[in-house]
Amino acid sequence: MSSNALVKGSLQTIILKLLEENEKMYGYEITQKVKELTAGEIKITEGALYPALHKLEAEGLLTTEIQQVDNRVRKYYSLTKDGKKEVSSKLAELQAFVENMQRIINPGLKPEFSL
Amino acid sequence: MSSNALVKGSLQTIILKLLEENEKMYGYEITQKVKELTAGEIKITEGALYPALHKLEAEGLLTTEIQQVDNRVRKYYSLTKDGKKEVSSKLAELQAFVENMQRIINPGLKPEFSL
DNA sequence: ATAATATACATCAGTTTCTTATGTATATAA
DNA sequence: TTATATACATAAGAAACTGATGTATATTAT
Repeated sequence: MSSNALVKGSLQTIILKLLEENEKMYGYEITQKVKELTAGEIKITEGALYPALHKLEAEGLLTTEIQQVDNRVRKYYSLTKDGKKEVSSKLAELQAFVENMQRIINPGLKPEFSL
Repeated sequence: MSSNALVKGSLQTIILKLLEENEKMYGYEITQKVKELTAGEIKITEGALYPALHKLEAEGLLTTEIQQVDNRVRKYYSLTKDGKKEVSSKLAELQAFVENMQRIINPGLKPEFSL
């Protein structure tokens, strides 16, 4: 996934945040949305995405709904109540991570956050 | 390491950046510096740190120098020429990561970067 | 005195998460 | 009719971590 080591811990955060904004998305749609939003810089591979979606579902953060579209099966994912809580938690973790990296990289800088 | 999934891809960046600022550090010192800079939020475990240092040395990014201090052995690490180049590269990756996450999380926001 | 904590290195089994490849199937564009 | 796009899924192997364990000295607390 983009060969950037940082990106490798962010897949769950990305999935949950996109589902917060979109109500309902299917796997392939998520890969395309991320590619679009990041101008192709982050590419989510299927081998990473589908296991991640299955895991979030197994943890009760996502629910699924199969739809038939033009003789093709789509599996739509949505946030559960627990999933919605988890979004805030993941975003807080992301913000904390960025702040901590700023402290390490810019020592002696008053924090003025960006995320 | 801090139970935050994002932190898990950032250890090399942290090590290299600290060595850019400090010329010469030993393992235990790195764990303490990170704890201090992040107010205890990021804790680097020995099981993560030492293998990471050995790998960076094997890749030619760090050199070592043993010193005896009060009957105790310290292994000091410094950046090689390649290591210095790698610092910029890792920081650029971090910045790109943060920008891309902002695009995903704040869609429709003009970027005004922070790192 | 002595037990606990701090300093300082290191390894290793097990877990998680990723990459890359493979597989199935339909639809569309070249 | 071949390649690309859409759409799902799995699986072997790699990489980076956790948490435990091990060794050894120094200092602080009881």
